Amino acid sequence: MNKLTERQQIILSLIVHEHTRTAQPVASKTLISDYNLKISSATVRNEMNVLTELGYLRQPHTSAGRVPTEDGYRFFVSNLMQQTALPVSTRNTIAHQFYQSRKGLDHWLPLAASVLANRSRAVSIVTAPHSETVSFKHLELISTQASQVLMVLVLVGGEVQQQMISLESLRSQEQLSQIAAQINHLCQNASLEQIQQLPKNPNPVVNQVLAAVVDQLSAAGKLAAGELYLDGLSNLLLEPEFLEARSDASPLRLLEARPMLGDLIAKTVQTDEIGDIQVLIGGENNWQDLHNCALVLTRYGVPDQLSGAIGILGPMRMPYGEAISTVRYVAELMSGLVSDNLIN
Amino acid sequence: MNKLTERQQIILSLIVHEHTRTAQPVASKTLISDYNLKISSATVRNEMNVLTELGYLRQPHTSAGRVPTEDGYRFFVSNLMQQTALPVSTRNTIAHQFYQSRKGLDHWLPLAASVLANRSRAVSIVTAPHSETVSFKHLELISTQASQVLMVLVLVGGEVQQQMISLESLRSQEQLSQIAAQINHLCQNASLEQIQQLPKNPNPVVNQVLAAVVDQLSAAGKLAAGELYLDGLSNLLLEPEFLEARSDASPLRLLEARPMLGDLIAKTVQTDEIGDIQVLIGGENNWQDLHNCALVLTRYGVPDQLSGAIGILGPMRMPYGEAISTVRYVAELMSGLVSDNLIN
DNA sequence: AATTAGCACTCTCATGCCGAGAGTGCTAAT
DNA sequence: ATTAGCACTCTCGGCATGAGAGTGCTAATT
Repeated sequence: MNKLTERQQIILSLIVHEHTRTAQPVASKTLISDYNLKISSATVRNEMNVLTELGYLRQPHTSAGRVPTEDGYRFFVSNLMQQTALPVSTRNTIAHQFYQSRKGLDHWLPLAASVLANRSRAVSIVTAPHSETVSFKHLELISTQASQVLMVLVLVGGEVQQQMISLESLRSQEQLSQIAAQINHLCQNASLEQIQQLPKNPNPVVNQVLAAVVDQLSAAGKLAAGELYLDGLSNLLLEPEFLEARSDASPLRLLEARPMLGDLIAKTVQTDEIGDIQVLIGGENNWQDLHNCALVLTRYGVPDQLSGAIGILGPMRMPYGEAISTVRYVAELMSGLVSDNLIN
Repeated sequence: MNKLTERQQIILSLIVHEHTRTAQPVASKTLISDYNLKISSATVRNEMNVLTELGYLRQPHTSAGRVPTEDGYRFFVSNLMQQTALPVSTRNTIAHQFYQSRKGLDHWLPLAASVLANRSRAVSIVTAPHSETVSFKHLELISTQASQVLMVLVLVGGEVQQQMISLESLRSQEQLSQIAAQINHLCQNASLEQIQQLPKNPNPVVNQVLAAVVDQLSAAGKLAAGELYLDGLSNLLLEPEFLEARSDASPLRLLEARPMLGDLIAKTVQTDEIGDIQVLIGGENNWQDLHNCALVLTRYGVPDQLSGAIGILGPMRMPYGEAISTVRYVAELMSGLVSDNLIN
C-alpha cells in the first residue's frame, strides 16, 4: 500500500486546493505563505519530491511549481476530500427555482441542467428518466383531416410517445376512440412480449395499430437512455486549460455525439445505487477526449422503474467537494419529482 | 448610388471567395496568380483602394492584404453571389437520411439540425414548428395509482403536451375517460378564449381539468417559438477566427441562452414568407455577440398553421452560396414533412 | 534523524533588436 | 487607363538578454 504520512496528505490536499483556485502550478513558498504553515519551504519541497515520485504530482518544467496528476486527484477524491453538505440557503434557492418553474419533467430536465451548469460553472449532463422494462399503459388515437392518425402512447412510468400512422381506411373519431378503448383493454400493463404474443385480432385496423405499438415499444426498449439535456458548454471553453490547447479534439466533439454520449453515460451509471456518486477523472475508461476533464455523475429517479443520469463535466481541476454536493442535491430533488409523477 | 464597375465587382467577388477559402488577408498578387487575371497587380491594388474607401474592404495593417468588411459581405450576398442549386446527389443523400430515420417530428428536428451542421460545418439552429394561434384538439386523462392524473393535450396542428394534475378526489379510469370525452365534446377546436368563456360546469372535476387546459394553452400561446435544437457547436470553435480571439464573450454564450435565442430567431423570421432566406451579417441588428458571425435563416412549415425557423450560424467568412442552398433544401424537406403530418 | 537556511542552478517569460519578407502606395513611364 | 518599378511600412521569426521564479542539494541546526 502506498500509505502517505499525514503531512504528505495535508500537502497534497493543499496543492489540489490551491491549484483549483489559481489554475497555476503551486510553489512551495506560496503554499506556506497562503496557508500559514509552520514548516519551512524546504520541507515542503522534500515532501513534494516524494509525492512526485509516487506519481501524485508533476512539474511542468524543472523550475516550476507542482501540479496534481490524475492519480493525485483520484487519491484526493477518494481519501482526502471532505464531503461538505450544501448550505441550506443554497439548497433553498435551488429548490425554489424548481417550484417556481412550470410543472412537468419536460420543464424540470432543462432546468436541472441549467441549475447544475450555473452552480458548477461546468457542463451539465442530464438524461431523461427511462425505464429498463417498457410496458404499455395507455393508448389514444386522434383523427386528422386526412387518413393519417395521431397515435399517442403512454408507457408505464409516464413516458409519452407520439407517432403518425396512416390507416388503410378512413375512420371517424368515434370509431378511433372505440378501437383505442379496445386496445387499452387488451394491453393493460402488458410488456412488449405479451403484446407480440397476442392472437391476431379479427379487426385489421386493430392489428395495424398494435403493430405500431410494438414498433414504438421496441424502439423505446432499445434506447439505453432518455433524451439528453446539456447546458453550460461555454463554461468549459472559458477555463484556462482550454483557452490554449484547443487544437486537440476538444471534449465538445464528444458532447455533440449525443447518442454515443448517452450510451456511455447510461452504462457508467447503471451499476450505481441511487445516491452513489461516481467521479471519473481523466480518460479513466479510455475516453480519449476527456484526458483533461473529470466527470461527476450519479443516478436519479426511482430504482427499477424510472431512472436517469445527471452530472457534470468539467476540467480536471475542479472543486470536487462542491461539485459532488451540488450534483447530489439536484439528483435528490429530481428523484423526488420523478417519484411524485410516476405512473403505475 | 454606389455603383461599382464590373471589374470592381469581379475583384470583390474574388477576394470574398479567396478569403473564405484561406481565412487570410488577400494580396493583389495572389489574386492575379490564383485566378489567372489578365490585369496587373498594380491595377488590382488601385481597385482595392477604391473598394476600401467605399467600405467594402479593409486592411488589418498597412502592409497586409485586404479582407472583406461586413458591408463587403452584404454587397456580395445581395448583388454578386450566384445562387447555385444543390447538386442532385447531395439532395438525394440528405433526403435519404430523412426517410431512413424513424418517423416523427421529434426525430426529424434533431436530424435536420445534425444534417445542417455537418453539411455547413457551422452551428445549426432549428426551432420546433409552432402555431401562432393555439386551439384545442383533443384531451386524454390517464389514471395513476395515486390521486395524480396524467393529462395529455393535443393542440390543433399536432403539438402534444402533457401535465400531471392532482384531482380533488380519486377517480377510476372509466370516470376519467368519461370526463375527457365530455371535455373533448365541449372544446372541439376551441381557442383559448372560447374555452375561457365556457360557462361553469356543474362537475367540479371538469372545471379543474378545464383550468389546467387553459393554463397549458395560454403557456403555449405565450411561447414565441417551439423547442430549440442546436448542433455543430464545436464546428464554430475550430474556425481560425475563434481559435484566437476567444476572450470576448463568444457566440456560444448567446447560443446557450435558449429562451432569448428562440425569441430572437422567431422575431427575425416571422416576417418571412416561407421560401425566403434571410442572411444576417455581423451584429446587423446589434446582436453584440455576433459581430464576427453570420446567420442564414429561413422559415419552414405550413403558412399560418405550423411553422418554425431553421438556419445556421457560422463565421462571417462563410461560403454563402452553399450555405443558402443547403438551408433552403433542408427547409423544403422539413416543410414537406410538417405538412404531411399536420393535424386539423 | 528530521528540519531548515542558504545558495547555485535551471527554466520561463518578457523585452528589445534585427533582418527578411510580404504587400502596399505612389510616381513616372507606357 | 494601365503598368513597371521602387520606396516605405508593417509583421513575424529568431536571437540574445536579464529578471524572476522555483527547485534541488548540501551543510548546518535542532
